Amino acid sequence: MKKNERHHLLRKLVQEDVIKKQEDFVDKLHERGIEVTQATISRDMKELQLVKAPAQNGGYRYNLPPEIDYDVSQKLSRLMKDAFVSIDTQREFVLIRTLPGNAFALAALIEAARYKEMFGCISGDDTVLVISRDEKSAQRLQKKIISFI
Amino acid sequence: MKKNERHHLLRKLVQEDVIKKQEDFVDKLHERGIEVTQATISRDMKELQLVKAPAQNGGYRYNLPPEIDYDVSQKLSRLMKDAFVSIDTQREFVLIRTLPGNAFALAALIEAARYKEMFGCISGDDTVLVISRDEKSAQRLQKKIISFI
DNA sequence: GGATAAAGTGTATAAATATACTGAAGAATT
DNA sequence: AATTCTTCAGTATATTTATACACTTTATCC
Repeated sequence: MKKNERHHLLRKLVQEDVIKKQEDFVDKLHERGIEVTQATISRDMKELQLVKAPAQNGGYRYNLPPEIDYDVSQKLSRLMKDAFVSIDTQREFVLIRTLPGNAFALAALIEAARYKEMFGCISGDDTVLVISRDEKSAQRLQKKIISFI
Repeated sequence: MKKNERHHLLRKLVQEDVIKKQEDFVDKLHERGIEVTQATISRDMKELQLVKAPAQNGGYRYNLPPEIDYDVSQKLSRLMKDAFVSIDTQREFVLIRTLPGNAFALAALIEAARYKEMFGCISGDDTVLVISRDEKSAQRLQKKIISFI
């Protein structure tokens, strides 16, 4: 079992089962004949950005990344690496320039990412304008977007 | 300092500062002359449902609840307790019945909650119809919604 | 008010998680 | 092919987080 396969399985398991702690993952994998240690799971959690969240019912449960979907994240990363030109903020606005023709796709992904800082998002051919909730949010957004490159 | 005030402050801090571990909270509060121990913070994290999430840059950071805003959650809980009548799923649909006149408010809150399982949501006077992404999601949604009662 | 219950917190510690260190296995380089 | 580099994962352990227990404070009831 390759690491990548395991990652996919973990993402599947975390959605289907209630995983309260990393050892639960170890056990679930063990049931499937896959041997890993808690240490490996801890590293997997980090890479997949899974979080142990307090649940409504008082317990804990591992969850998918809070804010941004893994797939969206992957796509954003790819597109940013491919088509990103520049980024800047002014007041509550974040302006992203891309290679011609890529802004619309980028805007769609940014929408899909559902950043809590974001208020709205419009795009032209090579420009995405993100309107955030305030100045601080704009800066935070800029950082987040840059981090994909 | 009352627990509730502290909770508000924690929610503020977690948005403004990078909090990597619970001790960071203890320190931040200490700076403001508020004395608490890590144990209390752990309990606060649980009640506020804050999560320690792996960050893009490789570190960790405490975050607000992943999927659902604290206020929204509170309101949903209140409204569900007040106005909920019944819930059922069929295929990828979840149908919620409420006391007359409450469905619109409930739908608005469900929208605000931005469940990842949800595709869309419409409402009448006493009925909310949630369209989810697939059958499994519908069941998961049902559970989540019931859990507010 | 006094009694009783409920909520909140610290201390100490158990439980869970992250990581330094190490070695194995494969890929890349010469 | 030998050497070096990189990735991966286990072991052992450090770090972090959760909680049992005890005590204090606050609310509730009579």
